Amino acid sequence: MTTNDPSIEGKPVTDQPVHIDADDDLPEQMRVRREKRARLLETGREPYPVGFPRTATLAEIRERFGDLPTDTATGEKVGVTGRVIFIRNTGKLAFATLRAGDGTELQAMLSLDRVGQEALDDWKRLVDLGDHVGIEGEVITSRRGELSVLADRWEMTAKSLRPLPVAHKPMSEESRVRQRYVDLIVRPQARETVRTRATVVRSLRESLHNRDYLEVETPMLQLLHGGAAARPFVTRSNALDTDLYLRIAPELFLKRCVVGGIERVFEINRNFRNEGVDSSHSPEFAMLEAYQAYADYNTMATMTRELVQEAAFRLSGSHVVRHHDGTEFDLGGEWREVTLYGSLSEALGEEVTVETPMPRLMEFAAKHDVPIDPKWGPGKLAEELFEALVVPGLIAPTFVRDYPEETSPLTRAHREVPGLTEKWDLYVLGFELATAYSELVDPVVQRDRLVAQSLLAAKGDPDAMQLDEDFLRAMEYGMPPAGGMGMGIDRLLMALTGLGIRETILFPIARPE
RNA sequence: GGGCCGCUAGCUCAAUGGCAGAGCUGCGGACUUUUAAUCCGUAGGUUCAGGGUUCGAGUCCCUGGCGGCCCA
Repeated sequence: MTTNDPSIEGKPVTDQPVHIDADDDLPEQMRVRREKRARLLETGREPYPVGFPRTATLAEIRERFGDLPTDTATGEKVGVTGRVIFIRNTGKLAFATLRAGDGTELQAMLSLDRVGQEALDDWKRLVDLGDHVGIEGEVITSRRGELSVLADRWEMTAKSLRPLPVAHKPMSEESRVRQRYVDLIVRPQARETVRTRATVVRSLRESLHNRDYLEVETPMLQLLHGGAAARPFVTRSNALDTDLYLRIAPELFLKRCVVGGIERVFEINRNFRNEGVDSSHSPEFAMLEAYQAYADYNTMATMTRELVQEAAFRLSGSHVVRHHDGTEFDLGGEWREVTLYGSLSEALGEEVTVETPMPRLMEFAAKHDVPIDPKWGPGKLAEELFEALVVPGLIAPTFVRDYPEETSPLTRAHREVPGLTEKWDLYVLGFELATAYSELVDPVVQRDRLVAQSLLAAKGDPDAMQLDEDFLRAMEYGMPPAGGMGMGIDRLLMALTGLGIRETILFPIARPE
């Protein structure tokens, strides 16, 4: 709490949030619910009590009494809680469906002869859809066989002041994203996605721990902009009197860890990129990065496949996952491997290599209506052609290997083909899921590459990295040969569920209302 | 960045340029076995904002806001 902030006290009264008696302006349904809250208080009851003597969860009751025959009384007294999601009142008998946070539903029944006239009338008068209630009573089944708690007593445990959306019509996508809490209340799929994500992240951590990796947390606020090619967010430190960058990647710090002897290291955390927002891009996104000494990009490919397959197995018990639309997606077995230039040559119907000169590549670009930027070199243009012509067809998991040196300044040169690097991108469902390198560890070559990057930055390329002298100093102490891999967590969820990125992120960024 | 579509009651959606409506929700009533309960009655609106055309604009035009889809 910050209510002691002295700066508030000196302000004129007009700047204070004015407490208006707004009830007259509220929509009828919200006014009515506030009146019901007030009526509870007036009659000495708490609309928001400190708790309720719950003796069993709804799931436990379903578990224990799931096979109870129709129209049976057990004599078993329980206390249960839940949110009211359906109400069916008759004259002297009321039914309500309660739902718990895990999605389990159970019926509550209130009969005149058990609770008395006053409690039954209050129930009908004061309880709305969406309220949290507690019920004490006997576990029974109704004449229609529905497992129920027949109340001796009921209590409001949290009055809902806003009406729930209609349960039988889907909310608009915008409402779902802007009011995820409501989405979670009414849509089982929304709750399921949260659980799926937690399962996947836990699976990744356990898979890495099982391989003797250590998890670390490296700076999110960075003095220099580096580790990838992307536009950063800039913020300000008052204490240091300097600009700071929200990190675009943890790479340069995880490599410092490897220099320091943490030979298997990973981080799962957020990166921030000041770029476009669409169905597969979010300005903040969760990422796994992992580095392993004495590994290379082949090692990392095998491990990446295993991490994804183990996550799939945790979700579905096999390497075949079921997408939200019901289609099955097979992530099992070995995955296809192609090379960047090989797959591009196939798409163009003509051989191109890292040697293919710029004018020839520009002809291909013109022929296939791929727009070009005069600042690009032949490597960048080849990658753009690849993204336009090959990527959309990469549905089954595919490793695309051996990228041009020009676009991969932190990657080791290919051990056989000059001009290429030992880098792969993993594509699935037409988007990039992960990337890995045989890391560049020669500090002299690294310095040359980073100086070239910083010259680009100085010339105004907002994506280009700044020269990180401290990183180079670390590299000069000697980093062992290593493989490094990065995987988008949100995109892994997309691959496993078939959902859009705004569904896999619990609270995606939205413009102000 | 370009194009297209949308924004109307708490929610989901209707409404040839001519009285702003439906279903669910809400409110009042009936009902002791309901399952999106049913039946009777009833309330609920700054039609995203601003401007324009018109006797008359939710509807047509312009500007802006927000969202979605497609393209680059």
